[in-house]
This record gives sequence, structure tokens and C-alpha cells, in this order.
Amino acid sequence: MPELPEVQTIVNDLKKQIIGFRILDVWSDAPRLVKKPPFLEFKKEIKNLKILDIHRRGKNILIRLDKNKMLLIHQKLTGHLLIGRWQIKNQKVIPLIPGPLKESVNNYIHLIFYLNNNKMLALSDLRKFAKVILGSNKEVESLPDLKNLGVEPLNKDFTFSVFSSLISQEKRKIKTVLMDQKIISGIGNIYSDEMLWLSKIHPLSLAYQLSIFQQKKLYSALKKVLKSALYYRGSSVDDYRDPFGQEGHYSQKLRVYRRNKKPCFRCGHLIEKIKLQGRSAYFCPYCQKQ
DNA sequence: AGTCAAACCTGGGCGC
DNA sequence: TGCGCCCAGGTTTGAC
Repeated sequence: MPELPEVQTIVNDLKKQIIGFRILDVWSDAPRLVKKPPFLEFKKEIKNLKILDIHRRGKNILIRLDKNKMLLIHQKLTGHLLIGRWQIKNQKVIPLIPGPLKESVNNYIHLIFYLNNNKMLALSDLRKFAKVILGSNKEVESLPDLKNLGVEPLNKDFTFSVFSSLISQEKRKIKTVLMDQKIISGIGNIYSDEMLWLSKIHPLSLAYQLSIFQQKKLYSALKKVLKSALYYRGSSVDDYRDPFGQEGHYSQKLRVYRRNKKPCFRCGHLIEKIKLQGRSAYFCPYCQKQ
């Protein structure tokens, strides 16, 4: 499930592949992935638009187009953006390029943008949870998806005092707060577990009850984990792949996520798994005392 | 204000 | 073999 490091890796990779090219056409066998406008309109509107820029906001990918249009893509749980070439045969998507793209992510391609560089940008999504929206710059910018997002954790203006004031008025559990996109954008289940383990904080601790010392530990762990995961091109815990079908290498660096009943890398006690708001949280009961 | 469940989806793993 | 069941999970929505 792509979080900030994965989404940023994808955006960085795609920059070199799609900027300056035109979208010639769109194909989909799951038009419901496009939330706005209705698919036929979407197809008509996006035709021949030139790709001017691509960037990330939270976990959203934003592709700026000609004629003041913007394309928003959120990959949710199992979405993958892939660069390659495919052919549709009997309603099935067949890869034309051998290699890494012949992997399983290819089995779930539901949306293809045909570009004028003889390549295609495809959205593969096993769960079909992904979200695609096309609108004017203004329309897209004012969507709640973007408008309600909190601070970007890797921006310079995300200082310790900003972080401190954000969490010290939060009565919710710290893991819930870290994953709340309205507070800080881009952190999900994997990296919230990792930063809490690194700063030795229990996921169920109430945010406003953390000491200044703990806040400082968490702030630096937060930055460290995200930067490092970005450096290693994200984590491929389930099936995350970059636009070329390659895995991220941070999976080998993960310290707690999905390590239930395995020894803690720090103290050897067994990692525990608990449920928190319908999600799993992994932590070391010895290192991360409440 | 905070917590929780349901909905959106479907492959994979389990028990029988 | 194969059926039914539950689970994973980001985000939104609605209920308590």
C-alpha cells in the first residue's frame, strides 16, 4: 500500500517518462475507477492533452495537463502506476514488453493512458479501490482530497514546534493521529508502526500525553523513517512495485511491521499485534511501554 | 470530540 | 476439489 515514500518514488520515476508527452487516448475495463467526470466525458476531455508536470500531495499523485486541467490519482491499497506497452486481446491486457512487467501486477490493469511516445501509463489495481479524477486546476485543488490535507512531513516548514503543537492538542491515540491525513499527510500503517517503534512509543499512547522528550524522539524518528524509506524506494510488503515493476528495498529495513511473534530487533521480546480502528498495529511490548 | 463499523473490492488462506 | 468463511487495508460516511 503506497504511502509517502512509495508515492514520491513513483512520481520521481514518472517525471522522466511522461512529462512533455500527450495523452492520445484512454482505455478502461473498470470505468468506475474514474470518479469524475463520467468515463466517456473523461475520455473525451483528456484526449490530446499534454502532460506538463507531475507532483505529489499526501498520497495523491497530481498530473498537471494542458488547458488548465489536472489529473488526480490515489492508488489506495493495491494501485500501481506502470510504464510499459500492452495490448488488449479478448478483453484481456497482454504485456508487449517482456521482463519485470510480466509480473502479477500486470494481471490487474484496469486503466491505460496511451501516450505519444509509443509508451503507455497503466493503472493496475487488484482491489479496484483506486480513485481517478479529472478537473480544472481549481476544481481539483479545492477537492476535499487535497484541501483537507495536513502538513507535508518532509517540507522544511514542518518544524518540531509545528509537530508539537499539532499533537499536543490531540486526545486520540498517537498511531491514529500519525495516520490522520488531515493532521500530517502521507503516513500510513507501515511507517506509523516503524516510527513508533524507533521512538519507543506505544501505539495506544494518547498524543497529548507524550512528554516533550517523547515528542522529540517521535519527530526525529518520523523524519528519519520517511527519508530512509524514500532513499530505499519504498517497501514492497504486499505487492508494491515502482513504475517499472521493481520492488522497493525498504522492506528489508522494516523493524516491526508484520513481524508478529518475531523477536524485537532491539530487545528480543516478541512483537505483538493489536487492532486499532480496524487496522493492525505491531509493536514491541517491552520497548514501547504505555 | 472520539470511537467504531460499514462500504468500496477481491485474492489468498483456512477449515471442513 | 471446492465451498464458505474471514482477512487485509486507505478513505469516506454515518451512527452512537
